[in-house]
Amino acid sequence: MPGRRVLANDAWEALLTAHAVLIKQFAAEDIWGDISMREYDVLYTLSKCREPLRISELNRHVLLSQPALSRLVVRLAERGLIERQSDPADRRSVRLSLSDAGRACQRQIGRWHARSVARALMTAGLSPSELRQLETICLKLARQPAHTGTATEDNNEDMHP
Amino acid sequence: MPGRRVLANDAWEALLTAHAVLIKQFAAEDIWGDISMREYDVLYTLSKCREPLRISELNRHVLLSQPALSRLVVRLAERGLIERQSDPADRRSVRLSLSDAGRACQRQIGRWHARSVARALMTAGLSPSELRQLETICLKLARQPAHTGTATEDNNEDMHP
DNA sequence: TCAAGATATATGCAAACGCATATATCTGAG
DNA sequence: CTCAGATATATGCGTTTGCATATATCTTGA
Repeated sequence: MPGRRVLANDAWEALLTAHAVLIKQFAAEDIWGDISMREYDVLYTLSKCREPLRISELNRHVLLSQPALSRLVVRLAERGLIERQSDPADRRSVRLSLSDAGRACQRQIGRWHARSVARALMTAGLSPSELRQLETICLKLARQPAHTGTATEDNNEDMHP
Repeated sequence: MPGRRVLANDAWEALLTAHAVLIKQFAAEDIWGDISMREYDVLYTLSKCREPLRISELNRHVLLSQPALSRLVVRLAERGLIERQSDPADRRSVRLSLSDAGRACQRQIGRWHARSVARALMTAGLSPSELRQLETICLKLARQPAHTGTATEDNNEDMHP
């Protein structure tokens, strides 16, 4: 297995580039009003959950440090878009859910955004089959074990300049 | 073509999730020293270019506003990792290239990081064929026309609140 | 039952960011 | 040649972020 390593790195670089290009394109769309994409990400994640989420659970989906997310959530609550209630079963934690206003906001922006997304991926000329491949592969990538460093241990072999 | 739109959105969400999961995983690796991932991104991009890059060109690869990138570049130059020279042919612009120290730094971290990347994508159980598919699809996505709003124009069809 | 450590979230503070806009330079129509 | 507008980068300023750490609560083993 020679280029295995190279193959993986090329794929990852392509993914990074695609991500950056598309995020910029979506950010440039005139659909966000006074909601940032990060804020939308939180609203969206909450919208997909039946029961209230903890901050730490949210934090698995949002690319933000815990303190930053904690404060983002406070701001969204102050703006009336989400509700923060303490969990009687674990009084350390905070349960987050969309308010009606938050749900309405998410739905509106979500509709527009979904359209942008569909348009962008179509424009790129991806076939339905490719879209499915992309989803399948990315889902595999997302289901990572979150292994903690010293685990796999066969860190020998290297790759010079 | 019914689920076309849904297909695209599901694929995009999977890509976003994979991106977030992997970025967090890589950020957690103990290989970065006093270089942030964003800084590394700049060093890496510069390392892949024969001739000096402008800030505006760099900015196409780095997910950061122009002023933020401008200042990041100043900081890297102050730290001696990159060189900023003004372009005699266009005195508005700044030409950026790696210093020797910057190149050494990029190579060292790059080697470690490449290993993390390969390990992560392997662990996810992607076959070489899947790695190639992922790269191909993401490259298509990255090659977007950067169309400016009013371009494609068939923005009819709607979908109300 | 209780202290030691784990877990969930919050806070202080300096660094970094985005937005609006300034500055310098280039380009093209007239 | 010149001036209006475009382009490339920088700066002012209020907001947001990350890091380190504090606070509150849970869990567990002796």
